Amino acid sequence: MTVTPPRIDNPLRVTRLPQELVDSPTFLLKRLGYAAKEQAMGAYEETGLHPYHHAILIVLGEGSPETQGSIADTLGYDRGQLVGLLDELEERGLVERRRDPHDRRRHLVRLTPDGKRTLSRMRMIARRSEEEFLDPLSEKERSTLHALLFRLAKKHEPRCANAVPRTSK
Amino acid sequence: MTVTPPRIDNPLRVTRLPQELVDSPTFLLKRLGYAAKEQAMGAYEETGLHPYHHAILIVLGEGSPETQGSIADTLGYDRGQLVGLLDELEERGLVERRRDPHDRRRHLVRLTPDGKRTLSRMRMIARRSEEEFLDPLSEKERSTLHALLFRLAKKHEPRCANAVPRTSK
DNA sequence: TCCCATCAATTGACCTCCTCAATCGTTGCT
DNA sequence: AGCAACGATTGAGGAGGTCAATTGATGGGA
Repeated sequence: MTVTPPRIDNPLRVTRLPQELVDSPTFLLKRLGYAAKEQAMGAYEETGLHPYHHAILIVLGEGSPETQGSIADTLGYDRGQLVGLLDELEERGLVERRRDPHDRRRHLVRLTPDGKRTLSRMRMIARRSEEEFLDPLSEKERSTLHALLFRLAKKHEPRCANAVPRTSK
Repeated sequence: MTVTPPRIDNPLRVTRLPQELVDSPTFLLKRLGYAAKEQAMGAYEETGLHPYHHAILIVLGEGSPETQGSIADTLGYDRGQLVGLLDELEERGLVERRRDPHDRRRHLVRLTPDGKRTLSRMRMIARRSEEEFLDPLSEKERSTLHALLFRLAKKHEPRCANAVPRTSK
């Protein structure tokens, strides 16, 4: 029996986004935000972790002991969602949950030595991924982009407001 | 019986994002993309439609008759997903599906007069919403931001590649 | 002419992500 | 001691997105 090769989609039909959408900064923002997330998830694939996990490790890596509530509030995560994420991190031995002796309702969460190693590994991965994502832009352009995004973030992501604008690298 | 007022969260605990995250353009991109989507959905609320519907109407508003496949490919939507969206638009009488007489597998989708009116109404809403989102930036800065995002989109959202860079307004 | 691979549209299963209310043990105020 | 609030956990539910299977239609090859 003969198997005919699959047809190829008509290459003449050029599917391009309407100019009206491409002209909209917020449309590009939405698409690029999604693309950035996709790329990050792909980059993290080998670790079996998500960007969420990375963000949690970063918060814990800042030193001061954190409760689950403070982690969730810092990152803007739902507390219920955080439970599952911490479960996964704890299962891999990257973080440690222990009761706060001064308030037994709380769990103090800390990085384990393995967690610290994983954090620096994820930092490298994230750095490479970001480098690739921003590849089309020069250093100066990246700085400009970041400054503009930061200005928007101060309005739309108030958690950023307290942070210091990035010092030029 | 006495009802004590609910406790207020400790206002001294300032939850700010780690500098490391705020310094990352792709992190801000992800957060702002989400915020832009949230704001747009809120702005569209009165219409009962989603940004998805708006994008579809825009494509149909360009004039040339479209099949469901071409709409999906243009916008990067899943064809199965598109079915439901078109169902909703058709239910409201904003679009019309009819079989292509030359190829009865296809549905040709067109805007109805009501659809055209709704489209221009949504354009106004989107314009106001975008205006508010970009409020912290000057006209010149918005232009710069858009140009930088467009450069990134050419790499990460190939559908943008064929479009013309925005002419300065 | 008949067969069959391909196609467009549709349907439905499934997974992820996020939000929200309910629960459990703990704490501090009165 | 009693009770309301708190931190963590659980589970339900909705929204979004991906993917495979189905249905009806087309067209090329034997």
